[in-house]
Amino acid sequence: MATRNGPRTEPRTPLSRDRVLRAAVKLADESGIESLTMRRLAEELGAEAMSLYYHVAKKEDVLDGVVDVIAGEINEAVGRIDVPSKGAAWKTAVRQRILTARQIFLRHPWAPRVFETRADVRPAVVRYFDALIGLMRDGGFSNDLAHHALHALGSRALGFTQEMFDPGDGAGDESAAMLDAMAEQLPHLVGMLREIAHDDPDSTLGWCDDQTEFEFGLDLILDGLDRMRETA
Amino acid sequence: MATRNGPRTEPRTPLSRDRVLRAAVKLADESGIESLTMRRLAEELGAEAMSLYYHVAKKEDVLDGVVDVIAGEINEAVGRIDVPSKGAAWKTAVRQRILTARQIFLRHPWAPRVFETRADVRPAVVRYFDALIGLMRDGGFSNDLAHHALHALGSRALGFTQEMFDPGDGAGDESAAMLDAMAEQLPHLVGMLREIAHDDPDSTLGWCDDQTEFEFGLDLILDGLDRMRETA
DNA sequence: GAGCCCAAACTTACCTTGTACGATAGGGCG
DNA sequence: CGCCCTATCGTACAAGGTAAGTTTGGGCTC
Repeated sequence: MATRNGPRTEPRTPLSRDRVLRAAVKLADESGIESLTMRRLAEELGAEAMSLYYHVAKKEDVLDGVVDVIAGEINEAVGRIDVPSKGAAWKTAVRQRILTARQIFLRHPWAPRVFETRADVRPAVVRYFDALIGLMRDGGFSNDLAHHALHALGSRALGFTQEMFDPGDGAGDESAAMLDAMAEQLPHLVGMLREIAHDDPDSTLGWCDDQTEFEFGLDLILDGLDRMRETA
Repeated sequence: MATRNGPRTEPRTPLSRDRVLRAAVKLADESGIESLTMRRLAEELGAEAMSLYYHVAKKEDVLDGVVDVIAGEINEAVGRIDVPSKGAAWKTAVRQRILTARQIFLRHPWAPRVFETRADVRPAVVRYFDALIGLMRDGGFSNDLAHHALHALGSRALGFTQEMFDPGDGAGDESAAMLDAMAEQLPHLVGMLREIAHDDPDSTLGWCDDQTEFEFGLDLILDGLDRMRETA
């Protein structure tokens, strides 16, 4: 029979779990998470879909692995930070760590969704949290308060939030006219947006500075925790 | 030709967008969101998959509609609340509203994921936010602060959080032994969990009271906002 | 060196799911 | 009676995950 696959294809780099996972991240970065299919992923690697199954158990395993890769990136970036964390300095230390983690997510906008859909916490993520707890303990947190703190931060501890409210949506163009139309149904919202648009004429209606909002929420929580940490 | 579908089937209630959406919610409640497929949904309604497409555009439209139904439930429940909200009372009013909304989500545990994956905010959700803004304005919030507040609350404003950290995971059984094994890698986490387990011997290791944690985080944010509302 | 084993990749094929397209049944209305 | 509009159904296809069996090539033993 004919030589399959054409003769003399260059000796492809062998597959490996790691190569598969990195390719998955790359593919998601470039074409979005929805285009991460086993077939496309294989194609990216110059292999067949089923060949991947020698290195990963199933697609969920790929997604788990993708989380590992990104959490790895985060742990690495965050591991380079070396600032004091004793006493009052805890807050800056935690803040910086979280904002650093956030940088990674900004490079992988699809990643939050994947993190949130994992059935169980991945070891690399647990390691990240362990370090965070360490910083809070340095700041004088009781274990109990540190525990509450993690729950209170939620995904914010990792540097992202899932926004429920984004005025940017639903107001594509002709914002002013649209506002008038909604004013009756949504008096408070419209009033708010009008004022924001007025104060910040640059902004398209409903444009929100994600970074600013993220930091606002983060600081709100960190300040609240700081207030509790000694009385605890 | 033979009468399809057997003769004398009772005169089925006609389909309608509303009936489809309610059936979708019911199906997800009973069998989980992953079993919400067009075929199964049709079956539930005693119809064929393709018949649904006369009433909904595509599956995404079903999911959008499901959000509408649940947001409707919330708006209805929350609409029955009638408490003062002027001045300092804003906080209780908002708190109660959010905890009421949370009740609905507890009945539809799959719903947060669906809410988070909508491409744009649904009108019913916007109406919910409008009312929340109203309460904050009653409390003396500037529009700017109300805006920040919504971002800071995120999905918590609707009554749910996506937990990144749930010690309950990964510690199925033989918790004590497992803790020992992890102690080296995760000193702070293990220390924390040990103490929590000690203080609350009832709790299986890593058990967390979701309601308590939710309220802790909520109050942390609301208190922080309260502190800002006059100086704003 | 011959025979064998096994890791790693491939081929085929099946099942589920969303949905395009066109046929059909029934009822009101000219 | 014929028309057409509405609601429903039947068929069919493409995309995607993955089970099962097959091939290939390198290294090890005898």
